Amino acid sequence: MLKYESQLDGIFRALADPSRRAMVERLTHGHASLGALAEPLEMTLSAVQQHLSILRDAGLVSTEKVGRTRMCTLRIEQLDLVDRWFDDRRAHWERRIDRLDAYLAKGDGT
Amino acid sequence: MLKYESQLDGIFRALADPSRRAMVERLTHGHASLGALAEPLEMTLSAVQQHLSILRDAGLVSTEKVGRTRMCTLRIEQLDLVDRWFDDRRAHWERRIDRLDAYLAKGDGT
DNA sequence: ATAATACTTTAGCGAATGCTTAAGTATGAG
DNA sequence: CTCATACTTAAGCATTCGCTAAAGTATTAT
Repeated sequence: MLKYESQLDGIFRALADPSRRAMVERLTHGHASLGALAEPLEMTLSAVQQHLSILRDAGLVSTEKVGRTRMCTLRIEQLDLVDRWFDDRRAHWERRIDRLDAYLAKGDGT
Repeated sequence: MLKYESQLDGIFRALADPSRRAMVERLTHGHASLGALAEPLEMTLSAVQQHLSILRDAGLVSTEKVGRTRMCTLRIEQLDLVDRWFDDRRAHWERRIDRLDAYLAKGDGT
């Protein structure tokens, strides 16, 4: 899956900005309009929309127009990709710990 | 903890680049010199060193000079900060699911 | 001492980021 | 229809990013 790696690029990049993380955090509490997401952030609506685009490109947020408001929803299954990457890293790391344990046990001939 | 947020900035940004993720992945298998980290990456040693600086600034990697080689080590405990952030998000998300369940159960008067 | 190795530092460059302002469009209220 | 609301789009701009080339320094080999 060549796409997996480039998806991670987008997800990590999206989460690297504090304003965007704040938006994600807000969305874990439920749907929100663009205006609602923008309200606590000290920047123009235009800037917030650009952040939203990055979150949408990363697949972290989906949006839908309802009347004249744009409703945003968090796509948690996309966050799971990050979990997956961390689990894979941990697998190698923990195998290393296991080997270290084995090595120490072998030398430990009390 | 004001530092926590800015630490996350650095960590997520560091992981947003595929070359840097490759370096982290390599380091989960054990220590490695700068040259060893650079070998599979198609760029100059100078570029790899700049990536290493970003990983070091993010607290993900520590280094030590041994003779004329620079040995690099992964700081897994720094990766745990990301886990923590995800767990916090999940806590809210899962509470939302719980409330949805409760709401559906209430309306389900069979 | 000389040379090779393994980095290190600095300057520079094109592209991407994170904003802003200004001028749109579409929808709902009166 | 008129006006306010809620976004949307486009242009511009300073900064940061990812990279290279070139010229260092420090350590080990011969």
